[in-house]
This record gives sequence, structure tokens and C-alpha cells, in this order.
Amino acid sequence: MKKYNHEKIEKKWQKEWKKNKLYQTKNETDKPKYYILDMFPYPSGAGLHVGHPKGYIATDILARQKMLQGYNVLHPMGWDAFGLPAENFAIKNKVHPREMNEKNIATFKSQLEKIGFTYDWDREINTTDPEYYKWTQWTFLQMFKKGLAYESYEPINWCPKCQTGLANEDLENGKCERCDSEIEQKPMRQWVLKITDYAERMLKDLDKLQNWPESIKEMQKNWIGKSEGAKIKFPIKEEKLRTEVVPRGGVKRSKTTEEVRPREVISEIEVFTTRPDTLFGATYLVLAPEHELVEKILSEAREEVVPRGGGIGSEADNSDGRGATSGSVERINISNYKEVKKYVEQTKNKTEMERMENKEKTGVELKGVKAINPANQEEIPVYIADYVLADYGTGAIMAVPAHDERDFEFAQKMGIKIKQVIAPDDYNQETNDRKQLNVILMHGWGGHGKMGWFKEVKKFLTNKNIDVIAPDFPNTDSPKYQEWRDFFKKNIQPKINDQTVFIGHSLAPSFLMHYITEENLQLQQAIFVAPVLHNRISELNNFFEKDFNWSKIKKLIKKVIVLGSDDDLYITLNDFQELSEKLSAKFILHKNRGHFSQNENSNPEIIKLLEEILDSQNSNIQSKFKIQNSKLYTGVGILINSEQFDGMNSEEAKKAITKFVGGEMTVNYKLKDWVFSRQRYWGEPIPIIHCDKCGVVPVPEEELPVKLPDVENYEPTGTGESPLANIDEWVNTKCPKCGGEAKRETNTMPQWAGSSWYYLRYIDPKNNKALVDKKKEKYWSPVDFYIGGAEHATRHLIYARFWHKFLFDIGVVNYEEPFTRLQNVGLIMAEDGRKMSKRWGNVINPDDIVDEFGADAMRVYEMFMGPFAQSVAWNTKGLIGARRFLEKVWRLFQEKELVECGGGRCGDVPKEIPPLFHKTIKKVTEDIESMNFNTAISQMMIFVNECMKHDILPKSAMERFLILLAPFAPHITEELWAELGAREEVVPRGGGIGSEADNSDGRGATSRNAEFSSIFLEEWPKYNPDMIKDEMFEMVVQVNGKVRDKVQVSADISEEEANEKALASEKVQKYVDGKEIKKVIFIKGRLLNLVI
RNA sequence: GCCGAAGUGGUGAAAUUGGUAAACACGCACGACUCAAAAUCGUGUGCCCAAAAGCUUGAGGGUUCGAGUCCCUCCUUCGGCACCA
Repeated sequence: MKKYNHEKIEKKWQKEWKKNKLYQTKNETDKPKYYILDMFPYPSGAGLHVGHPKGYIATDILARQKMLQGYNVLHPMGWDAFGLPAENFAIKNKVHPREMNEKNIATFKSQLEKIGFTYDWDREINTTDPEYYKWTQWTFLQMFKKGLAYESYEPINWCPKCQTGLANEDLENGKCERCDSEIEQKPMRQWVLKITDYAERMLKDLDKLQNWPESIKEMQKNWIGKSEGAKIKFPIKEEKLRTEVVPRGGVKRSKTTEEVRPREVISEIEVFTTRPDTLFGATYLVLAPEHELVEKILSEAREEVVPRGGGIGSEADNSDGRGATSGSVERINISNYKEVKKYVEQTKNKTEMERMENKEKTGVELKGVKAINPANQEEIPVYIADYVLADYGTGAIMAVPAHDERDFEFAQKMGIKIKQVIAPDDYNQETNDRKQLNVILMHGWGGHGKMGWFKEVKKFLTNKNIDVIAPDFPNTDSPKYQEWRDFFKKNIQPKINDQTVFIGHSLAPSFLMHYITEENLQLQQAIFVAPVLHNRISELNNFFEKDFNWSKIKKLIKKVIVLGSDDDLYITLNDFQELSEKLSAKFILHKNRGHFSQNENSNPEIIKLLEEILDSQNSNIQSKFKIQNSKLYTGVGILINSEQFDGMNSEEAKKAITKFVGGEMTVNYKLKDWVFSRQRYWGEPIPIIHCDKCGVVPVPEEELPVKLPDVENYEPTGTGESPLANIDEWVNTKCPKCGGEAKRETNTMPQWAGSSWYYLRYIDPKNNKALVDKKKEKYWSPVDFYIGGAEHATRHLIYARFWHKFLFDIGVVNYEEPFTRLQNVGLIMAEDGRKMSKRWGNVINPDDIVDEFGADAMRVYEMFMGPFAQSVAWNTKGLIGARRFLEKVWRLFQEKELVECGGGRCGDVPKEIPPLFHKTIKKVTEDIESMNFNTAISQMMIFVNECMKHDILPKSAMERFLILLAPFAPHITEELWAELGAREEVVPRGGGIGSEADNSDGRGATSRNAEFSSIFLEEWPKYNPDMIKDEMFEMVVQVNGKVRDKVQVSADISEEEANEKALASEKVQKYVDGKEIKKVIFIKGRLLNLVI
């Protein structure tokens, strides 16, 4: 008997497959296509760890299954090789990044090849290959021509360590994602792509992506962040500022003055708001510290420091131009200008981290400037605060403190007026229908001495005619409680009013919560009464921490009243204090122990106490209205305090008020334009030439690619320019337009550029005429299945969708969306539960696993670990299970006798095997389709375990079982297949037990090299539905829903028969005995439930 | 804080979508083979218990003949976003 030698087998077949070009993908074919894509890796120096191949194994399984099902499969691999690590390594070690890349790629490739993937390496691509990035540059030029690429001087995120600008997408918690340094804001000339032009389409088309995980779509939605609202202009009321608009004193303005006057006077502030309906409640404006008006005011005000040119002469228009602003005119009088300046500078210096840490609102008023609320002409103050972002909306907001959390917080801090203009929609319901419920919860109900206290409560409530709800009376028959039960029964009111009191045992909250939801009540405040006579303080503590985990009620308990006496043996005043701090509740220590006497006479002190309690509840109801009238409400509703718009609902009012003040309804996106340049060496040069005469000139297409020159130094220049800027012979060039001296753009593209379209290049990797041949693109696109990490949910997948849509618009591709189906792969964590990383020293190299256990075992294990999309910790012990399974399969084919049914030995075949096999075909086929690889494997294990029990097995089933297993464990199955001998002649396809249904359509099997036989040229088995129907089944017999017995019955048993069988069971009789059967529930093929 | 996903044995996890909870695997225990060990095979393995009965899917409640699955109120963990007006 041969031993399973994974090493030998795997090497052998990897060689054979390569030699026979088994995985080479042909373009011209009449087969249906299937394009399966992995997110291509960045070839880092660390090599692959066992987590990387998880996704690749899955795509490989799919690819192999699709091959077997007769598809023409494209399953390529390539390298996303531009990027910072290679460059940083180059700086350190003075090696060209390309060299390091090549080395890393070789490592990656050998690691991948050991695992036995179906990649067609003839289609390998590399983003750093000039023949590849030629087309990245080409696409950039097309965008430039369409006006989608522009230069901008906006401040960018600057990483001082990497000496480069970063997109927002490259930040992690305000730090550089690569090196973890604090990010500064630095203005710099950048190339920016107008991705925002595509925001709406990218959002809308998410709906088309039926086979994308909802979570990813949701994340993209949030990332795009569409919000609809209005732009509204607030006039500025500032005498001196306004006079700028109208020339003073009617002085005739010479042409010169007008020309040289560099200032554009800002006479109004435009804000963006999603809630124009709250305009009447806007009691101040806020500008972002970076707002242009702020900048302007600061520079204006600076002039004030310079002694004024003063007097009448100042109006002279003999100015030399610059003079117009040179302190001759008294302009803006910001009385707290120093303060403002200081604040603006402070915020500028704040790092992102600091801004994040300090959530408290800060800001400063712009004294001397007022704005006019265009709705009611009210004069309102203007503030500068960093809670307003410069690059969202207009960088300025109208603040409505009554209806916005942030504005509310700020207004409270600054003491600004808060004006309510929206009443909640259910305002009326709140006051009329939806009742407030007052709650008194009593702890220690039913204790001996406490009855006196409860009697007082009863008396008090009766006298005051207060309705009571107390449904949770202790469930005991003790006569002691009879009086209470009667009382509550009598007083329970179906309708509740503001006076109603819920009085219950302190353990009642479960009921209470239910009651509140059922009756649509609102719980305002609860009072907790805890007589402590016999309750040790620890008991009370316990109660709050363990039993009483109803956090909502807990939060509402504002007052805890503990009735106790100072002569109590069990607790001290210190205990009270401690407990009160813990619960942040107020205690009333009641001194008179007499409350708890059995005494029937009223105790005036108790009455007083109760009145206090109820009064405080009533005052709460009062304050409830106050809360609604003057405090925060952020929902929509009915307008109040809004003059002619009063009574209108928010939705209507949004439009009406916007129209009324001459505003404009607009849409805003969080998505920002894509900062597309990096001041680094190792990226695609941006194909642009700067000419003094002609300005920005694109490199002519025929000159592409603009190749990356070799440099001696990879260090950033420190000025923020790319190292390319130092290579004069590269930078200096001729202007393609005028032929004059010109300079090349020295910025390079970000890593995202090459990865935004690589999937298209696999289709036609060698084409030097076009990015991709149109016909081939039409055949292969879109990608049918894309598998990769969820970490790319927003960046890569947004960029690629954008890029693709652009290519669609210019006619390069045929479909609007690049990826039809997307699936996330869950991470594999290290055995210690952390991420695998050199830093932790917990990395497991797949090479070691392949050497020791075999590629097949690793493949099976990684797919068996758990649900594919979930992250799991690696466990080498678990791997042993996969290995044992393969060994069992091996032994099966070595030890068992395989018989052909045609040989007249059908009878020798165990009858369990054929139906189980067909079930296995079904399960494996379906589970691969739905990415449930773990259960597919488990089913195959069940099948193998069953086979192990028998000595004689049906040959055709066993052969086809190998095909099922082949995508998971290609090497061992290929070997066993070969051992069984050439197939076609021996077993007529579709033959064998119960396989009448598999009529071969002959696809695929014969299309290759005739001498080369491979299991992967066979056909995926089909199951026969008749074979999986059970004739008998185990019927579950339940009594009142509980399983009492199981009986073997035939599959098509009738209800009557089933009933008979069930009642025949002794076990069932035991439960049914003598009792009336009220109802019988019969579920065909499953169970029978007797209800008694 | 907001959005999303998820909580099931000692562990990784299954559960036909409302119908036998814990398949499959790891681990563990016992047994067989062996001088012995490893490997392999067999048996057992949710909790409580001698057994019968009972209990059990983060907590509590609800709907239902029947709930891991649906509804309500919470808790916890992990991802994403985070002053987005």
C-alpha cells in the first residue's frame, strides 16, 4: 500500500499542469465566460503569511469548479507594486525599488505556486511596468482633457515624516497610515481628480449591485455622504465693511482705483443647511476658522495696527494701487481682534489628534460684525469656531441651538439665545394620547415590618383618588397579601392619566417595560423606595448591580429614598453615602422607625413624604413641557415661532422658507475630490508639462509612457517636492505646444491609481494599442466574482468604480460597474488572537505548512476553519483534522474494493452509499456557490466516514467524489484520479448507480491536448433528485412542543397513521395518559405535536 | 455619539430559514494494537444526576402548538464613521 506523500504528489502535478498549460485561458471560445478576481497583493518584503492565501484559495476553488462545469474561466494574478514601503526601503539601503520589487515578487510567486493555484501566469501584470502604467497615465490624460483633473493649492494633509501629502483616505485617526506620524496641514500645489462629479452616479448605482454585501454598500453610502439642503445667504451688517461696496462720499472713482482695489468685499455669508425649516430659530452664525471671510478680516484688521494714514487725505485716489488697502481707510473694527487672531492661529496649530481629544466646543465671537437673519431681519452675532469644518458645505453654518445638538452645546456655553421653532410632530399625541407614567418601585416588598408603610401608601392613594397600576404583585397565595391584591384589582385602570402611579415590587421592571411598550407610554421618572430596616446595605448594592439590570429605568431613577433609622443595626450613615455616590442618587434618611409599625393609624410623616414624592412627580410633568419648549429637539415637526410659516410641517417648510429668503436647494456630499499627487519617487509620473508660455500642457499620447527615470537619491527633497525634481535632465523638456523650454510635472500618482483598473488589463495584458481590446473586454467584463478584504470597502472600491465609470463614459468599457459580485474574506489571526505581524513575531509562513502538511491540507483547513467572511484565529492543531481527512480519502482508494455496477456487483454496494453520495453532490455544489466552504467540507467528511465503514464501494461514485473534492484538494485528487486510470473508456459518463440524470453534454472534457488527462478536464457531477428522497424518516413526536419520542415511519405517512403511531409509543402515552388531546399539529416529513 | 455585523459546549463551529439545538472538526477521557511511545482504530464527551426527570443558544419579556431563528427592551464584543450643519 502506497503512503500519502504530499510533497511528491504536489510537486509532480504542479509541474504537469504547467507543462500542459492546463490553466492557460483562451479568449476565443464559444463557452460561457467566468471572470474570478482576487485583490492583487502588494509584494511586501515580509512575504505571504497563511492569512493571505485564504481568499486566493476560495477563488481557486470557484475557478476549478467553474472549469469543471464547462466555463471558460479567467483567474489571473498580478502585483500592485508601486508604493511607499519599497521607496522607504530604497532610501535606507540605496537599492532601486524595482530591484526589491523583483525580489519580493519572486518570493510571492514561489509561495503562491506551492499552494497550487490555477493562475494563468501568461496574464501576470505589474503596475510598475511602463507598458502597464502607460495606460494609467493615458487615463489620467483623458480625465485631464475632460476637465476632471485639475491643480489646486488647497491645504493638504502633510505627513512630516513621509514628506508627502496624503488623501483623507490615507489617514488613520488623524495619523499617517504608513508611519503613524501626526499630520499637519500644508498648502501645496496638487493634482486633484473630480471624483465628486461621479458622486451621484456612484451612489445610485449601488442599488444595481445586488450581489454585494449590504455592509459594504452601506459604508460606501456613508462615505459619499449625500445630504440635501439649502444654501442661504445672510447679509452682513457692518458699517465699515459695507461702505466698501458703495464708494464713500460719492467720490468719483477713477478707473485705476477700481482696478487696483484687490478686495472683493464680502457683504454676505452663505451657509449650507439641511434644515432650512429651522431658519427662524437661527440665532447666530458660525464660520470655520479657515473661512475666507475670517482670513480677510484678519488681514484687514492687521492694517489697523499700522498708524492710520488718517483723515480726509485718506480718500485720495492718488494711490499707487497697493495703496488702496494700505491702512488709509478705517475698515473693520473688530474690537476683540487679538482674541480672534489668537483663536484662529491656535486652531491652525492644533493637530487632528488634539481636535479629536478635546471634544468641547470652543469659539470666539467676531465682535463688530453682525449678520441679518433673512427670515425675520433679526440681527444675530457671528462666531468663529472649529466645530465648523471649512471644507464641508460652505464652511459656514447658521446655528439653530434649539434643534441641533452641537449648536445647542455651543450656545449654552456662550450664553447665546435659544429659540424653539419646531414642535415635535407627535406634540399633540404627547400631551393627549401618550401618557406619562409615574413609577414608584419598592424594594423589600412583603417583609414583615413593612406592611405598615404600604398600608399608608394605599390609604394615601385612595384618599387622593389616584389611579394605580400594580400588576406585579408578589405571586404568592399567602393571605397576608390578600388585602393588597383586592386593592389593586379594584383600582387598576385601563386608561392612564398624568396622575396614574405605577406601584410595584422592585423586581417588577420586566413587567413594567413590557407594559410601557404595549400601552405606548412614556416613562418620565421613577422613584425607588427602599426601606432598609431589614435590608443590609450590601443587599441593596447587590440588587442594583445584579438583579436590577434595567438600565433604562436605572437611569430614570433620580431619587432613591431609603427609609431607615439611624439606630439601625445594619447600616451606618457612611454606607448611605457610599451607596448614594455609587448610584448617583439622592437618599432621604428617614429617622422615625415607627413607619414600619403595624399601626393602622395614619402617620403624618409618611403622608408628608408621599406628597413630596408625588409633588416631585408632578413638577416633573411640568418640567417636561419646559423641556420640549426650550430645549433640544432635533427631529422634524410642526413649525412654531416662524411667523407666516407657523403650523407648516418641516418638509414643506424646507422648500417654502428657502424660497422665501431667496435661497437655493442643493445637494452636498461628504465625498471630497481625490488628491491625486504624491511628492514621491516610486509612483507613476503624472504626464503633464509646465510651460511658462502655454501653461499646463498634457504630454502627447504618443509619447506615453512617461517613464520613471533612475535617480541617485530617493529622499524627498524636504521642500515637499518629489525626488524627481532634482533630476534636471528629466525635468527640463520642450513644450509640446510651442517647443519652448518647459518642465515636467514632478509629482507622481498615488498607489490607488494602478489598482483602479488592473482587472481590465488582465483581459488583454499585452495590448500596446489600447488599454484593453473592446471585443475582449465585452466578452470578459464585468468581473463575475471579486474577493478581497473588507478594508478596501471605501477606498479601493470607490476609486475603481469611479475610474471604471469614467472609462465607460469615454467608451473604453461596455459596462458601468466593474464588479458584479463582491465577497469579503475574513482575516486569519495569529494563534494568540492578534493580527499576524512581524512586530508580534506570530507570523506563520505558508511554505512551512505546505512542507509539513501539504498544500492540500492547508487549503482544506483554511476553508474549513469557519464561515469564509469571518475572521478566525489560526490553529495548527485544527489543521491536523484536515490532514487526517485527506489521509482517510487516500486510504479509501488504497484499501477498499471498488466495484463497477455494470459488472453485476451492484448488490455488493452498501445501500447507504448512493443516496448519501447524491446528497453530498448537492450540498457541495450549492455550498461552493454560496461560499459556505466549511459545510461543503463537512459533508464530504461525513461521506468519507461512512465509506470507511464498508469494504466494497461503488467505483463510479468514488470517482465522482474525487471530482467534488478536487477544487479543494487538487493534488491528491489528481493523483488518485490518475491511479484509477483513464476515464472516458472505462466508465461511461453519467453511468453508475442512480445517476440517470447526469446526461453529459460533453462540454469541456475533450477540448485539450489529447494525451494529457486531468481530473480538471472532467465534468462536475450532478445529483439525481430521486436519490436524495428518503423512504423512511424519523418522525419526532412532541407533547406540548417538547420532544418525547422518535419513531421510524415511511416518508409519505398520512396524518392519521402518524397519529396512531405516535400514540402507540409508551413514552408518549406516559405524558398524554388520560388527558384530552386538544389539537394535533402534523408537519409532513418532520414531526407530530400533540397539544394537551 | 451614529451606522453596520455578531453573541450557541472546553475550542473552531453547524442547524434545511419557525419544526429533534450542538452536525463536522479540534481537544479531552477511557479502551484496542504495542515491551513502550508515536501513529492509527473504537467508545464517550452541553449542564445537573447513580438513574429517571429536569435545565440549556448574552439577559429579561412577548408572539406561537412549537423560537437559536420573528417582535419588544436591554447588555456585551467586533468592524466602519466620527463635530458632515
